[in-house]
Amino acid sequence: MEKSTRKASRPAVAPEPADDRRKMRETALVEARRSLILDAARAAFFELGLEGASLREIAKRAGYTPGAIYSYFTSREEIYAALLGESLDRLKQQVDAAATSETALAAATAAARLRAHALAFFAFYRDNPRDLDLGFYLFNGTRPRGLTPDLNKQLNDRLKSALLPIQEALVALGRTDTAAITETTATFAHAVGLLILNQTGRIRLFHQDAQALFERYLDGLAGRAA
Amino acid sequence: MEKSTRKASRPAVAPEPADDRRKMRETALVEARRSLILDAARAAFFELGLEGASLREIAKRAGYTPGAIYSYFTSREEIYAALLGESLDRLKQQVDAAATSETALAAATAAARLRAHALAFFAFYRDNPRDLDLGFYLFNGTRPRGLTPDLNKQLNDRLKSALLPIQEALVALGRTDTAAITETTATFAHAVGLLILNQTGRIRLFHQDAQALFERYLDGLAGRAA
Amino acid sequence: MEKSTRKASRPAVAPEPADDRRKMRETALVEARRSLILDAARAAFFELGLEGASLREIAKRAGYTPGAIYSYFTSREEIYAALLGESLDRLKQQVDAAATSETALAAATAAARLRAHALAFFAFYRDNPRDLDLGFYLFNGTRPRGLTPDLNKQLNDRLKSALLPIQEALVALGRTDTAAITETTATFAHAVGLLILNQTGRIRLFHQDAQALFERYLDGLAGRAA
Amino acid sequence: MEKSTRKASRPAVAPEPADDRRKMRETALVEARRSLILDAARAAFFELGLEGASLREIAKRAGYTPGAIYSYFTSREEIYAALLGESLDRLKQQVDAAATSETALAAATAAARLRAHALAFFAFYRDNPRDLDLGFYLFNGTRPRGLTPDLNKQLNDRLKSALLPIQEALVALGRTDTAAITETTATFAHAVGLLILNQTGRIRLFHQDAQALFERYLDGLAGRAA
DNA sequence: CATGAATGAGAGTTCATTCAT
DNA sequence: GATGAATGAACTCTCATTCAT
Repeated sequence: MEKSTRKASRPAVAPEPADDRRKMRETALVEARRSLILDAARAAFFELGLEGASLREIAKRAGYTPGAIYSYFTSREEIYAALLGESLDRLKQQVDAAATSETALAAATAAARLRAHALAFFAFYRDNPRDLDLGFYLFNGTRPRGLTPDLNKQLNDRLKSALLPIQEALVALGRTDTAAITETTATFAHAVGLLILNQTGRIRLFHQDAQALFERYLDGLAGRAA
Repeated sequence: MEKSTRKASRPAVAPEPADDRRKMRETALVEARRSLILDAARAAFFELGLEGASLREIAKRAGYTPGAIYSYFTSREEIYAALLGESLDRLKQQVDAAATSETALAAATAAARLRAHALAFFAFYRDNPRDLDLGFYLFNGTRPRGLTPDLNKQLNDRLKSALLPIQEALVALGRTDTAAITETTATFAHAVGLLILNQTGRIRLFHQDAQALFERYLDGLAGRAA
Repeated sequence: MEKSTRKASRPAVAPEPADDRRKMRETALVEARRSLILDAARAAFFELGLEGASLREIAKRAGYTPGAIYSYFTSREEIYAALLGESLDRLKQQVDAAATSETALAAATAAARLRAHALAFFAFYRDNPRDLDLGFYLFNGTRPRGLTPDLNKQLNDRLKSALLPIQEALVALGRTDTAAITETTATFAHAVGLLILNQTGRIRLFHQDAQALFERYLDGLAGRAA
Repeated sequence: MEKSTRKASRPAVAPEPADDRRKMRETALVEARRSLILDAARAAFFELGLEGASLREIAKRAGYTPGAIYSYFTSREEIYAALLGESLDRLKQQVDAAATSETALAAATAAARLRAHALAFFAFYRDNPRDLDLGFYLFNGTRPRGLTPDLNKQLNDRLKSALLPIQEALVALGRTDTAAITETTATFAHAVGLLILNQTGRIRLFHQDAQALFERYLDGLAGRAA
């Protein structure tokens, strides 16, 4: 605050593009390094799980000393939260991309879009099981720990936004808004349940296939739409 | 208590199969003490969560020193596994009890039995969220640790057995064996998904109610049965 | 608790001297080791000051790993408190011993006793300046930290008890109880002030001698008594 | 602010002794900024105590980065020493002001001046307990650290100078120079002892009041003077 | 069987200080 | 002169586990 005040007290006619540029460069650098740390954290987490992804381990992989991490994140939990935020972004991107890539034409039916989005959601976590762990980590001990309400809201919003395309497709299929939300939630739950059963090997107990079961669920969804 | 019991009961009774009996008695004692430790572990875990249920805490609650625990369990993970086994037993009991208590007559329709069993399954984890934690703990971060294949099979069998009533009701409703298994698995997954969404607060994001959604799912199941 | 219960459930006719003896032996061992750790802590503190007397340093000097210390003390502050308690005990002992050793006869005048006790108090801290540091450490940041009210009371009682002989001598000299307390407090304060000025070298600024000044103060005390 | 000031004031005025003037100007600037840092340090120290007044905290409050502080002070200890110097200046000012404000006439008796000065000294530390902390910090744990002999002398001189009015009043009351010094030192010690007992709550143990005890001490001083 | 002392590794975090830019 | 990234050492404390007794 004071810093900017001091700097701002110069004649200050135009926005001083040189200063802005330096700030941007610096911000970019900081961002790049945060990103580097997150890469290390993600790698550590994917290899060793959340327990193994200690601050020391993350720092080592990022080529930093433990203390240096605290220039970029205020706590270990903040790193995890950032990792989760990033994961949800990737999820959303994949879900969004699904309908446009699979059905090149704008004329894609709502049913096809529903299916494409939902399958993309499912595939994301099927192919990146650690992201599912991550998604549920901060709630692991039953209640959120180290998640500010603000950050929590942010993350929740990203999740909702990743599910929005499914909800919209349901509306386009003629569901009321209320029904669309209900069915989106149910589909979300079904996917999560199958994914967890799949990931923990439970599904093999019943000689079933998670993907097939999810497609079957989607068939049911579409059928009822008719 | 146990100590004095054991020492007092030493004066042998019959000379012949004394060895067998002593072995049995000792086995029973060991089981009793394992049980005592598990009680302590369960209490600690329910009160403090998995992180708080350290070996020290468990030992303290059981009236033992930490080292003594290792006479009965080879590791902390084994305790957790035992807790899980016990949890699955309680689950099975509750699921089994559901249909008999709710529908006193043997003439209960298969549809009613299906519903009762499934709802009991759901209710068990809804009312005992820690048991859900437990169920997924050993798989959580990484691959199962401290779970011998043998123990794993045991646990899986208990789970399957808890779900069997649902499967049988489906067969009674006319499903083929294959279809029954498939739908049992799907129902299991749906319940798990909803339970996790419920427990992590995610379901509130969508202003939905886990119980209602599960009943809705069961309606769909029965409907298709007609 | 549970342990003793289990053990107590034996026939238990007489207090079982064998058990008691073992318990005593064990308690003595624990005490001996606590004492060993306190010795290490005191040495570390005397050599390096309170900042240097870290848990690691104390453990190292005691021949322990840091974690082992926690079998004997629940926190670093508890060690400091124990050190202080011990210091106050030594203080009291020295103050008490003063009058009996210096004036062998019971006929020692109250004035002589007053002087002897007060000088002994002064000498204790003059000769063991670290004990003075210790005495004020826990209040350093202005308010007590890590001192339970209970422990605090205990320590305060020991201090009061070390000053009691002075107070009693004043009463014997004819002061009212109220006046005796007031003058004891003032004498305590005077001693503390001189000791601190002495220890911090401030007194040399004025080319004065702490001991002489304190004796001069005591002269004034006695004079007013006449 | 300063930054822009410095830059704006660059256009040299006189060509000749420009070097000298620039040096003076810069010295003044350095002093101004040292002062700014000290303000921040004092604020941090008063709010958070010595432990909370970390270099980072001081730098943040001063609008600097940690590294920048080292342009003005060679170590954190030097900042503390500077703070102490400043504190002693305030002390002296308050002590000096006491007699002139309280006794508007030059005809104030020496006894009144003695009392006024001494009470002002006492009040300064009673009302600003952090200044007392500061005064003893550098000697607290161990021998003075980060105090050059030179700096030490400077600080001691300021302290002596703050006590001088008391000494002079004693001379005016008829004491010899030697006696005046002795009694000043004793009064100083008494005040310090009471202040510390007060600040650490020890005085409450005896249900006494520091201020009352100090006034009582001054009564004794004056009485003996008659 | 049980004790309980001890290990050894490791956790997250904070700090004064340095130094290339 | 100032930045701010980074160091490196230190901190207290907790843990599952081992093992001589």
